[in-house]
Amino acid sequence: MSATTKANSGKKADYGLSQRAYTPHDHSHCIDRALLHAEELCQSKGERLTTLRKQVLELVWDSHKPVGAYDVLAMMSKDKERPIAPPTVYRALDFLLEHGLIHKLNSLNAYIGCQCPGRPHEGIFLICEQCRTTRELDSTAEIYALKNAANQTGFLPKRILVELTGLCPVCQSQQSAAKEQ
Amino acid sequence: MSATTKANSGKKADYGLSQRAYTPHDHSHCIDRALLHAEELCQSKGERLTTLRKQVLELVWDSHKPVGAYDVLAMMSKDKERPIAPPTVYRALDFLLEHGLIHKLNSLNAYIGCQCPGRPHEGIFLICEQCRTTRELDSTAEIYALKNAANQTGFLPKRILVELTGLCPVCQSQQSAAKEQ
DNA sequence: CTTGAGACTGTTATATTATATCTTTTCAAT
DNA sequence: ATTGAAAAGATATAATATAACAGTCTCAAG
Repeated sequence: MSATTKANSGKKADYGLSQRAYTPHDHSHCIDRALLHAEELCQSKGERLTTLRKQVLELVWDSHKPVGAYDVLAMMSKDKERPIAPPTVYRALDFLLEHGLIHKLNSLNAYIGCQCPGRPHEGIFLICEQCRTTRELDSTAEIYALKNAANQTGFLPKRILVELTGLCPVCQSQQSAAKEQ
Repeated sequence: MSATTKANSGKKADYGLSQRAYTPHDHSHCIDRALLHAEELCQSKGERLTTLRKQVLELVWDSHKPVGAYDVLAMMSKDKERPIAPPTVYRALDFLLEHGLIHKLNSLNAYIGCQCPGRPHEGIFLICEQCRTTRELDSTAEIYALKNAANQTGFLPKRILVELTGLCPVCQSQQSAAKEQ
């Protein structure tokens, strides 16, 4: 079941698990890990990871790109005679958001699986404007600095949202390759 | 026309013009300043600040709280026999966004006047979850740090969105006053 | 067991935010 | 005046999200 996991080996610095978002890998591992973590988390909190919630989590984890609520809806309705209704999906998404299993990307109105589950954290998202692949950056220091700067002005920060849009490494090299033609 | 402008005088540090968002002030000054700046900017760029665009800018600047597109729509339609249609408002908002005269708060789907116009900058927004008053924080250093951290991972950042939600100074003191009862 | 309260899901309707497309008007430059 | 491009009007509809109520499942207390 393990195939392309050594792509990262030998790297000097590991900027977080989610660097693999950019490299080919056996994505079923990511899904499995996410589901397993969700199971454990719900177990420990006494919450119910129902079939529906698990299915939605799995669909959000379908790739390393954010998916819209209605994408999930469509995927779930595909092989049903009667389609699923929006509230069903939104409720599951809300549950997963509440427990930190997924994040919402506000600039896209889309959802993505949490890539650093377990540790409580606030997401910093690097969204590729071309392929939409999105990874989380785990940089507590910068978040702290921002909150601190806000605090200096008398503002009491509670939640913070950081989304960077730009080009992922893969799309950068594609673009420079295209230019050289 | 100047009344409460000295509220800030004698302060050690000035955390940006927009600190006044929290203190009572003659808000018509803010609007006037915004309109004046818009005129100048459009003049210099050869763009047209039409009546419609000016009106929308004025309505967005109605307060230091973000307003929704449909709020603007409603305000504009109030004294018209025929109501304004959404595209009219969205086009004006898009124009103002493009030229950095307003910002969009993605976590609220709402718009707010740019409080540091002129200098090119990327907004960091401090949104009060209680009264919704929102100010911009001008902290280039933190933005730089974030972009730099992203760059370290091979990501090429272009745009950045930072929104902090919490309590503004005014609402903080109200809350602590309420507790002491 | 069974039963009842609470949690979860289904269903219908609707709210909210945003855009596509085509037509008409405005306006500045010729 | 003419005209071509930009702006605004008008109509329709897409995309995202929630309200409200009804039915179903679960699980623990009796």
